[in-house]
Amino acid sequence: MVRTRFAPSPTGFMHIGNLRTALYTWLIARQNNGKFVLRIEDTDTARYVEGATDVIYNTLRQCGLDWDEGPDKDGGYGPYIQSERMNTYKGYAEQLVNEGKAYRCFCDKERMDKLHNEQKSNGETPHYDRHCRNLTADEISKKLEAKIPYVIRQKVPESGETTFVDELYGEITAPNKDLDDQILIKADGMPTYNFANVVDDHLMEITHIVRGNEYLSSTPKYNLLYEAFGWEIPKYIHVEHIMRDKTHKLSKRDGDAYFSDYVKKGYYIPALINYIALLGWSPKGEQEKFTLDELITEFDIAGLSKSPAVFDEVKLRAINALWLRSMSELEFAALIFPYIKQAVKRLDINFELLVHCLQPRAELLTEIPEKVDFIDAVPDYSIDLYVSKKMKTTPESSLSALLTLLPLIEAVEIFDNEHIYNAVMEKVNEMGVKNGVLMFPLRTALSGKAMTPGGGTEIAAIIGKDETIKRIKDAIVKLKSEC
RNA sequence: GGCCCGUUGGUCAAGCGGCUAAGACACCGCCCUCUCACGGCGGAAACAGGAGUUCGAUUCUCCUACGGGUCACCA
Repeated sequence: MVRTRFAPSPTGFMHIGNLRTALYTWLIARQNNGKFVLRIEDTDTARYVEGATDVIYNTLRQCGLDWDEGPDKDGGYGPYIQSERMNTYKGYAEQLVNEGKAYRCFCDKERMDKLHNEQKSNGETPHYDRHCRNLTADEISKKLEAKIPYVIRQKVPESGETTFVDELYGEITAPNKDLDDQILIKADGMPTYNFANVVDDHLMEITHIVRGNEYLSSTPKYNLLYEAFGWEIPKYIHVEHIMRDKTHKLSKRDGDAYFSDYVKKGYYIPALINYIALLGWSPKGEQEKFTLDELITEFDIAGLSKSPAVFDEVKLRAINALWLRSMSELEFAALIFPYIKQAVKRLDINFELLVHCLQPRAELLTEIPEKVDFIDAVPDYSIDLYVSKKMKTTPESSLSALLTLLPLIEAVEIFDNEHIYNAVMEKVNEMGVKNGVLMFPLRTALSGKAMTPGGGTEIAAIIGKDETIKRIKDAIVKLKSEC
């Protein structure tokens, strides 16, 4: 049975990189009919943020990453909040002490600081000198009786090397002499993060560990711990970081590191997930647009990249646009309706046509309002807008075009795009001119904008006959007085 | 600094000893077109450098350079 876990710290934000880790972890569980476990690692009380756990829940839910076990869903491996498991760790450390695989260290902070400073000034990497590793039983019991505080450290072999296998990187070997006798239990009796992790993952029977690349160097120590306990070692999959550029990680400072940043910017969540999945992973075929369900079948850790990926918002926009374009018109309508309402209060317009025109032109949801803001009222505009070299129009020619158009439009009975278009084209053919000669001034008169979602006749159909006629008349007045 | 990992066009990336070195985004040009888009066609653009191994290296080995990670009683 495959069991994977996502173990975030409740910081109040969901980093894009963490979300991607969660996604990959979730995918591995789902494609193996396994369990996806959510464990909250809240032991850093200094960093505790009110409501931070809800951010984790909400983000995962919004993204469709459902968990089988978690703080709110007991699967028999609880508790799933690390701070509630604090009494389970020390016993395991004591077990290692009894077996001679770990030891109590009574060195205080002063001695450690002094030691580290000396090592640094000697040009050495700061490390523990194993001062307490070989205390006699007598010395130990004396110190215990004197109630001298202690930590429990793991006995790391002094020579040899430790090898572990990463599913992506293959075998990685580190010399044991570079590994410190790491602390398992702190002086306050609490476990260190690394120790708690190993114990929790074992107790929860986690089979695959997906985590950031920053853990690659500490994994040998993890392995040593598993070996000391005689526990089965899980499969490791270390994934590279997501970068802002070649040398910098996505950061909080630049406001581009969190899931919520992108939702705020108007990205559609399934598209965002799609893009994140592709950052550092490449599918076998040419397909690029993936739903979560498709990812479950397509995802393969063999396609993961070993080098960091730069987050490209331009590409994200493109994927987002691809999603918006390829959904059904009905779905798209429901999605953008709130954004249309932000700018459009009128109700007597052809929403269906508006949505139809908007769909191929939408990239970000938040850009919708500015695209439709002319519908309620024509903005102030300069008559220079009527100048187009390509359409061969000027304010003067536009004035006469609108004067031609007015009676023609007034005569259109069925006021939809097709009928308006045919009416205008009939005149265009009669005049023997480019259709832009009439179409361009119409569109400008109706919108007061250089770019609109749709052509002149479409906009006329959207805003309706009365409004169209009114706007043409207004434009005629404007052109007469300003030409 | 020690140790670990990485390095294919601007970006994401395919490639797993023999290819004119894919594809996508972005960029440029053309077509379509009632503006802008969508769509279609085409273009420019890459194996970090050097030694090996091999008949043959983007692919295997080593070195160099560059980049990242890690060396806490933090998680």
